Amino acid sequence: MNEPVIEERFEEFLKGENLKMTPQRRRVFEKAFDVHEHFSVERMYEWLKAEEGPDVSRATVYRTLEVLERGGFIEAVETGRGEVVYEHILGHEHHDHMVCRVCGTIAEFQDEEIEALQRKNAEKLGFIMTGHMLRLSGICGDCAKKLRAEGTLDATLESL
Amino acid sequence: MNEPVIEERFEEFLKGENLKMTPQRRRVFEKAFDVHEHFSVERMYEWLKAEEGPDVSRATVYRTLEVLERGGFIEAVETGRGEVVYEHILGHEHHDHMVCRVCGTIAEFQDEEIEALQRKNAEKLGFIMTGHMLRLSGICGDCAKKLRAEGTLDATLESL
DNA sequence: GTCAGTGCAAATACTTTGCATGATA
DNA sequence: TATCATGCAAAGTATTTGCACTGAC
Repeated sequence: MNEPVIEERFEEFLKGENLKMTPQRRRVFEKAFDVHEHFSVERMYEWLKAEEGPDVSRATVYRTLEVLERGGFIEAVETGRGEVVYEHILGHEHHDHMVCRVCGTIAEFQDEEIEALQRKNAEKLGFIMTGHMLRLSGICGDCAKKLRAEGTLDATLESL
Repeated sequence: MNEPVIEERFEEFLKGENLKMTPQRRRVFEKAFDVHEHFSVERMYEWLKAEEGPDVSRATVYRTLEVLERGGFIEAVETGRGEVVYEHILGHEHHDHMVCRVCGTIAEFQDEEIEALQRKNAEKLGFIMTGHMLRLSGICGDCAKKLRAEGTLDATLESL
């Protein structure tokens, strides 16, 4: 799915909600789909401030990300390090996350078997599942390699 | 495991960290193991204020819960509704959570198969897993029953 | 007696909100 | 033109911190 098509969906969504398309909303939207990393409110604000274009205040970034989330265009991911980051959704399969406690990198993975087991567990308790979040935390491959080379892997594991 | 034994462990832990046992720490600790529900910082503070005993300030509640978490006596659980609650650990098997989006109740479940699959996925990416968190969200059995009786289950699901 | 802990109030960080102004459909 | 959106600054909310005093060991 390419971006213009996604942007049309955004415009349709806004129309359906009686909201207006503004330069600010467009900038936030486009940035969210241009980047291929997870971003925080602050990072989005910094990006937009640094680039050319109509000003977007922090308040508007908050407000727009809320709209995008409600519309199912982006999703909030809690990193477990006390911050929330967002990722765009359309064109992405559902996935879960692994957060590196050393460098903060977020890797993604999918496992249909796990999903199925989640549904099974919910059913067993009469729980109607509308969503889930699975996050592994630890040390990513790159950091593990570096730390091993330095001989500090075990010490780092201790300190976490 | 009964409480006196756990409390001894807490005292040993404090000693090992060069920390002191104080009436405030004792009150927070005991309350955390007396209750069998998840609690927020604020709730713990309110409980202690309402009951007899040496005053415990909010700052001390924050500080003590941090110590308890570091010592592995309690664990923080993000509810996904923008709050963090704690649960005591010792004497409890590891488990995951289902959070009801209607009443906020947190149910627990365990599934060794899911755990194994998590480890497998981490290994596959060279990720050293030190922890994980799995949270299902949706509507708990009780709420589902009530809503069905009222005929508002579908509407509620829509609105989530 | 020494060092750590406590309460308090101030500070911080993050997010939301009221309101006057400006822009979109 | 009727809403809705924006920016700004103020207000919340949640948590942390500096400091003088108190208490545990």
